[in-house]
Amino acid sequence: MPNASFTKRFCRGALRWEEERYPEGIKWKFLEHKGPVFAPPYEPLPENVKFYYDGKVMKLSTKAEEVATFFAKMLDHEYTTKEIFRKNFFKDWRKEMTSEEKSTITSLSKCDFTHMSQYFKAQTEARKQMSKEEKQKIKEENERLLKEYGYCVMDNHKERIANFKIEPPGLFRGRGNHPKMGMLKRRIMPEDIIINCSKDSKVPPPPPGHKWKEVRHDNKVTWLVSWTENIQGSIKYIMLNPSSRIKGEKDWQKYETARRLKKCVDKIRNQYREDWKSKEMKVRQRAVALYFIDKLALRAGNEKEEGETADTVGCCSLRVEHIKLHPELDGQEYVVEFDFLGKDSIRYYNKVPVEKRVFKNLQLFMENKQPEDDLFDRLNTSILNKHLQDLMEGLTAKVFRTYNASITLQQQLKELTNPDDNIPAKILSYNRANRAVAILCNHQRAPPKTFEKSMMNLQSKIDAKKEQLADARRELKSAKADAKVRRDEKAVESKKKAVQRIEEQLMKLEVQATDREENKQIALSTSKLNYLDPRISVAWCKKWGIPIEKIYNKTQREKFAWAIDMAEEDYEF
DNA sequence: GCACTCACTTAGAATTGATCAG
DNA sequence: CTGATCAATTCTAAGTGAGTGC
Repeated sequence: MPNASFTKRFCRGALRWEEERYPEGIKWKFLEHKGPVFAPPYEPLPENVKFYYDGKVMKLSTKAEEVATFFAKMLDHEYTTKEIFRKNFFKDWRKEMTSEEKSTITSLSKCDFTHMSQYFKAQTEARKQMSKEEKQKIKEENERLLKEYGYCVMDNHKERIANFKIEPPGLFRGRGNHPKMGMLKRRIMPEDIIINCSKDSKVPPPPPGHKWKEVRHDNKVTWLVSWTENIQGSIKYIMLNPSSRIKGEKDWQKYETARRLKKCVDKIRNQYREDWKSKEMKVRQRAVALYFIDKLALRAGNEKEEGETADTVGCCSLRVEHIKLHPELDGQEYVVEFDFLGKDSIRYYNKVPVEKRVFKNLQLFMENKQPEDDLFDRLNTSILNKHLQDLMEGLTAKVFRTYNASITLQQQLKELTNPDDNIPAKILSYNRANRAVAILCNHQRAPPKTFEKSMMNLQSKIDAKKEQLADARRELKSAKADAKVRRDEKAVESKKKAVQRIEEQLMKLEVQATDREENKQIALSTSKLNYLDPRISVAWCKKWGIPIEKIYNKTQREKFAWAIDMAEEDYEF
């Protein structure tokens, strides 16, 4: 545990501690690291692995071959059948070809990557079949790499780095309907890399024969390494692990801001309800948008450059086509039906009864507009956040998500925890509370491919256990009967215990089945990691005598070390 | 106001590793 | 011991929001 002392100081010092040590935006005083680990160089295919064009064997130049292997490795994926993907890939691939290749290879549909694909599958298989010793050797090599490059020194602490390996080249896979899917993500070279470290540290040397793009000493940022990526032109960073002081402190601050919102949220809610009546259109739009952000935990919804990314929206960027108004629906009045793609192209679908004023305002906002027009045409995230800043220092749209997620967990835990339950049942309650939050935040996942099968397996286990229980009960009965005749109480006791044990096992399985079924399309981890004040969970564990390991795995315990140290059983969010 | 850059958090999928039943 | 299964970890895309300069 490289960080034990941080946690202690961090807890006692609270915010003051940070301010004392780091005036205005200074993030560290000393930073030393070994630089990034680059992707392994391309290894050309063995001679016997062939690429075919138009039915004929064709030997590709190394550069063209490398890009071809990226496609071959994805051949089984649905991606490679999509027109945009193929078009983007082919265009970028041709840029890597020699002029002869370019003149020969003119159509992707005439390219046959199946042999290459088979080769890679065989490679994967071979890796699985490797002997223990070979696997051990790879493991040791990885550990060596981690030991050498996976840590840095920030101020007086050795800290784990999150992503010290540079992203290898490959084909870009956006989420959803991304216009750039299939484009070539180029190989990052030392000449692309900016190193950030302190002046008095040992600057990491670039690989032999290479130079860094730049070495800078900027202690107002937290990153160690950066480079510009070629698909969107955005900057990528190497930063510290969530267990680090700098990340933990920020995380803690985030929840403290959300707790400050708790204190003034009633006032803010009254305010926006008043604003629904404002004479100013901008104010009304702002107030309705804020209502959605608060009630439905929608994201802010920054503008995006059209055609550069998938068409997704958040609250401020909702368009008329994303909502339907139902004056009455299924016996409820003033229902708004939301249907849009949010972050990561995850669909948000919800039918929500709203207050009459909200409904009337929405009708007004939609008047004389086309489906593709902005719903809140007088509003954007910057206007909204400026307003929020006036309501509370440090308040932004995303704080509502954090606040509502955490307060929901706390309420749900109070409501769902049954003091008489055993530990597995209590954990089911915890997961249900967590699930309520995940549903609120719309954290979905694709149902696991093997979901049905795994449910069936579990069910047959339950059936077997039930039979076992019936048997055990029969045995107990006959033991009781025997005992009457022969006064053998010992046998009865042991049978009783057996029945109890099996009952417990059965109940555990049934709880597991319920949990899994309810979790089919819901991802708990995102809310657990990013939205739920960990002190709520720590306090709950302490209160009910649940070992923290049942709630947080090792990585999560490292990330939340500050909270585990800090929170007592009576902690209130 | 607006376009653009930068730094940082949040996100689901893919891959890897640990565990368990047969 | 071995393969199936599930949990953990890794990966990197996709958001938020502040700041800058016109």
